[in-house]
Amino acid sequence: MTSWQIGELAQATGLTVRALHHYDRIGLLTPGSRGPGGHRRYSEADVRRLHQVVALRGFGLGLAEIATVLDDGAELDPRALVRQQLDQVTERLAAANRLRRDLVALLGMLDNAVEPSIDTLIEIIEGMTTMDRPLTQEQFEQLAEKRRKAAERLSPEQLAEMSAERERLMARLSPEELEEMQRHRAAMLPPT
Amino acid sequence: MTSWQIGELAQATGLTVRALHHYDRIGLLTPGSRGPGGHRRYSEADVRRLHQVVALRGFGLGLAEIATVLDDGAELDPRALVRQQLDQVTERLAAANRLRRDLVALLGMLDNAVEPSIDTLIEIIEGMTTMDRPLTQEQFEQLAEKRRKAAERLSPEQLAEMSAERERLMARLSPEELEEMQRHRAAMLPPT
DNA sequence: TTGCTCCTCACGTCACGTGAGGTGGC
DNA sequence: TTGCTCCTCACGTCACGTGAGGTGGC
Repeated sequence: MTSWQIGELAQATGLTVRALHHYDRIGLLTPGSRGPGGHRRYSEADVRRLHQVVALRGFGLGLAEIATVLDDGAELDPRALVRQQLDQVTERLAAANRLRRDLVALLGMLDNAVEPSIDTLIEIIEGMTTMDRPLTQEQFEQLAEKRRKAAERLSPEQLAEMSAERERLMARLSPEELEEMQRHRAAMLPPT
Repeated sequence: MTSWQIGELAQATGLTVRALHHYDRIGLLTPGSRGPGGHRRYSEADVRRLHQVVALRGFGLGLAEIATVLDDGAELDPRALVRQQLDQVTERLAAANRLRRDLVALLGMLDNAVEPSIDTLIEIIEGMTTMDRPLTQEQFEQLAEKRRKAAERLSPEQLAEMSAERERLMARLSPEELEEMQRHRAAMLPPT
């Protein structure tokens, strides 16, 4: 009959000792017994339960849900449970994609505004969120004008540095992201 | 010189009164003055600042970051800020995609196990997380065997209902998701 | 007098992180 | 005696939600 100390178990599972304390306190995983000095002793059954807890947590369940599943789950419909999680993650995915799309567009706009300041950023963001559409013709022209004026004051070294930074950034984007960005650029250009 | 009551502002921005109380308490947005009875009076400048707060929050910034950007942002590099947010959302996106992929695979496996119980679910999840690879030959055969036996006990109505439920589910998936699911199915099938 | 909006505490959420102060066996 | 692991409080995190109990003008 082997038993585990809390530290060993933490090491083996990648959890922290504090997390195991937490699971104990909320009644999710209470070790079968205590050793001398009040040390928690985890039995093999405890370890099996912990594995289940970790597995379910990896699927996005909260600790309370995990407790329900493990303790009174007999009547639950597993497919309904999975579908629920799927719906949740799908929503999160959609939100993250929207945010990402907006951030990429924002990056493109900052590229059009040389010497972009925090104020520029705030202006653009306010514009994007309140208008919910690409820049207007005047706004674009204002940006282009600012850009020309600023570029005149830049040294060749500064221009080289900016270009290099941009390449570093682009190198980290996937083909899809590049494509998406170009579409945004195109949408921003005034009709020629 | 117009001024706003807290409730009007909440209504207009979609925030709650409590959120505005919170912004006041943490010093993010303190109304310029107070009316009779201590009522907060928001000036037009306050409203403008609030719009900026809302806009920045929509881009994933925390309240503390927003305060920094708005109050001491002059020296910040807006591109670095945006790239940072982009990195964060990219990570979240990847995690959500992994989870989603696993959930879809899980759903496929549950389809292979007729009369799937919560115990079945836990077993499969444990298998997926600890092994990090598709089902082994024996596991697949066990599932198939269970399925045959269970199917024999099902009524035609039950079978029809299951099939209908599956169609409803499939109808909500995108083409990419369907494709991904099929790849998972294929990977799960034992070599013929 | 009844409603409505407003106010200030102050605890709760979620899954722990992070000390603080102390014990017990090698 | 020094280290190491373990223990129990108990506050902090993040952006508010949710009562509780009270005030002031229409």
